Amino acid sequence: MAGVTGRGGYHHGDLRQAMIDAAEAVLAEKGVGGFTLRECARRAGVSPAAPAHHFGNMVGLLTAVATLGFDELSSSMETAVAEAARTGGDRLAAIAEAYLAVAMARPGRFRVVFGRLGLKRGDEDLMRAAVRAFGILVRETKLALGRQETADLLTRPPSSFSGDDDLGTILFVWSVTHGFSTMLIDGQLGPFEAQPGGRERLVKLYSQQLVHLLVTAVRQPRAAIGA
Amino acid sequence: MAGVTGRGGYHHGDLRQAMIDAAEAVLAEKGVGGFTLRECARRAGVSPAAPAHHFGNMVGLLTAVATLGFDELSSSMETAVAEAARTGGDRLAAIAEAYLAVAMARPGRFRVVFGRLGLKRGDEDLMRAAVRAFGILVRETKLALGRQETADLLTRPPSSFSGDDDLGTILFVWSVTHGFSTMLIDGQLGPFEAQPGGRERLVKLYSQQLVHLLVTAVRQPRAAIGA
DNA sequence: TGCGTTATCTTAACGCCGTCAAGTTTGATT
DNA sequence: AATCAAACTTGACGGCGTTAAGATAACGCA
Repeated sequence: MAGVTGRGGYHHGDLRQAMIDAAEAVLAEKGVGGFTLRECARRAGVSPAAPAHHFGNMVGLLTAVATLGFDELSSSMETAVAEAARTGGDRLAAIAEAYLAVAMARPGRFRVVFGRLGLKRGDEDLMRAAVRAFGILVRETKLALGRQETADLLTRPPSSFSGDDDLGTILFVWSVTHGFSTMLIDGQLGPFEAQPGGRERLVKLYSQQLVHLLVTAVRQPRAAIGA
Repeated sequence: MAGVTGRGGYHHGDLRQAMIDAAEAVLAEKGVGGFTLRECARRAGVSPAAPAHHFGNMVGLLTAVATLGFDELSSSMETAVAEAARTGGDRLAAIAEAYLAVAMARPGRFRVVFGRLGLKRGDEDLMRAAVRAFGILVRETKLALGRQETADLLTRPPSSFSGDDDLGTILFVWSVTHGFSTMLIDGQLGPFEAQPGGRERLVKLYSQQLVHLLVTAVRQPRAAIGA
């Protein structure tokens, strides 16, 4: 009955990873509300005080989970973009759909990443992961705006903005995807999920209409903007 | 040092309201993470078990707070729409700005309304308040789509949809406003707030660019939609 | 006016939580 | 083989939400 991972002795072997795995499992089963450090320690077959050595405190554990969340978000978006580039699909649309897919696949973790539970601010790994994810969004939005060449993207980091105009568009893209994703997994759209068609219908509505509206808005003639 | 409200005796007098006030204060000061039922009871000058009679449990109290949150959201949106109708401004833009304003004014309460903390599902008052708020969004989006006459709106409730096309647009509007609002108050845009201009710059960006993109997208020729 | 009924609130306790200090075990280094 | 640092346990602390049982006061009715 010892640890889920490791060798089962006094020393666990890889408690850090075991705790993260346990945290993911608890988040998946009971959600962020039912998350407790003691439960995670229990699943890892370890005393409640053991995790302190690896994570400092509960916030440290959640920060590690959030870092993984950002990484998966980045990976999924990159994969989706690559696929779109291959098949000739819309890169921005691919990102928007990947974002929702990640949120739906692991809602508990997603809420840790973007939720109100305080994370370790200033954590290096977390910051790096967050910057990477946001950088993808920036890069693709700028590409859609015609600010960069595709070849350039693969070698150079997104770096700076072209000013508030681009930032506004970037935040617009992020707002739509993030807004719909959070509303869906937080149950705000529950009444619509209860209707015939269920969640599938909403997801289809998202990819067929919301994303289309989004892409069209981003690509509209710039002259139309800026009252 | 007795209760904040009421007469100070053994019986509080209006504990229900006092608990709600205390809850709002705690949410404003310590956020949703630092919210505890005992702290609220302490501020109301009452024992930890007292609130049970009025709210059942903590979720009941939060549900009452969320109901007020929905009501304020509705009121703010209606006021903004009325003002826009008076001055000839864009009604949809007015709603989007009112939404953000409410979120910024009371971020703690806003997170209770739309957060992961479970509320009493099926609560009558809560449902009514939520339906009212959403109804405003539906009504105004349909108006923007040219589905209803203005005069009709003042007398008739929003009622049904014209199908998935309208629903998609409605959710699009909601996603943008909700997405930006939650990201802002949850600190996702923190790095941008730290830059010169601070939060004000972001809010300006929202009302001048995001909302413009949103309104333009909603009002674009419908023929362009529906791959 | 007096009395019983009922809603309201207190007290006391339960189990669970996150965290800390101190002690124990283990693996690694020399 | 001896030493040391890292990893984990034990035990305790205060705080949490909730409950059961008892105290108090307001209210309705005679």
